Amino acid sequence: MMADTDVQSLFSIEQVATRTGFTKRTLRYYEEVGLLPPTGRTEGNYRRYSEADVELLERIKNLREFLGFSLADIRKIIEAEDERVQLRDAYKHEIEVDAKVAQINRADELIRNQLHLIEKKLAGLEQMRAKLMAKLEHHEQIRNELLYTK
Amino acid sequence: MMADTDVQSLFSIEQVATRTGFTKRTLRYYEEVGLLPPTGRTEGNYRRYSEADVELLERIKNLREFLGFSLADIRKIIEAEDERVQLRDAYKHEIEVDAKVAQINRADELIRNQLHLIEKKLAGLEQMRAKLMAKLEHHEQIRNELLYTK
DNA sequence: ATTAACATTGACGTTAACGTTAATGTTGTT
DNA sequence: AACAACATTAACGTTAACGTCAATGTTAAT
Repeated sequence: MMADTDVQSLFSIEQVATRTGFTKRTLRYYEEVGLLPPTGRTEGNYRRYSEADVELLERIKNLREFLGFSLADIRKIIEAEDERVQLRDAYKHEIEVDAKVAQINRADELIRNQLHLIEKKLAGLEQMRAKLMAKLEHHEQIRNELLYTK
Repeated sequence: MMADTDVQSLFSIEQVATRTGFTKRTLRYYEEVGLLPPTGRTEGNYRRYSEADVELLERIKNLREFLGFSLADIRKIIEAEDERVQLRDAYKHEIEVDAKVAQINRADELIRNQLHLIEKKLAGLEQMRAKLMAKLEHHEQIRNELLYTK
């Protein structure tokens, strides 16, 4: 099973830049710092990005632009995911049930680390939102009182 | 009413640095860029920070370290709050009911702008969390299956 | 085989957000 | 009044995360 769904879906740097919204410079930079080396190169040394690369770039974009993580943070997150992939691979070839469970447990630990990071931010943001919404409600009440005096 | 609770609670830059965790350089920088000028100066031109200054600094710390906002973002947030304070002041001296309502409406607009900023981040984070939790649940299921085969 | 469009690697430039150092002034306690 | 401890401004340095050339090589279509 598991057909080769994307046998030849490799993209030029320009295509990837257009699709992801990153500049070409940024894509080269991400390779330079080891954050995201493209899957391959052409004979003439042109970068070739896979669909998986593009997906990862989209995740990076989320983490950076929307969530404000630094590249250093993102690197850690990605590395954790990489380790999970490793685990997943090892898992497939593991025969011992206990070892399998142990590997899943390790993966869970990595996931929980990320969850903590995220939930910390979530808590802060939710608190800010609650305060703002409380003000809106308070204003609503004041408006009602004002209308009542008319 | 409204007693002077903090008649003479002014702090040196060092005290503020210790309390907030910012460095002295950073405090000076925040004044330099107009983000947070200290309430006053001594005769000899030493900065004096008020309790309100310290509180604002703690908010800034939250916004930056925990939530990853840039100083530019923070400046906007603070300016919006400042305008709300202005509105609140004007509001108190306003006598026309219609004008009062209009001012509240304007304040609500500012609040909603911030809410949008926050909810955008919240949505992104919640999506990330959902994905991670889905993986955890999936693992949980796998673990159960493994135990079942024992 | 030519050529336009796209790619490569340097290498230097830029902005935000501070760090560091130096020369000098202030405060508060003795 | 003296002195240690803390403050000031000015100015140059640093790091992350790219931007912007310039010189050169590659691809793909004619």
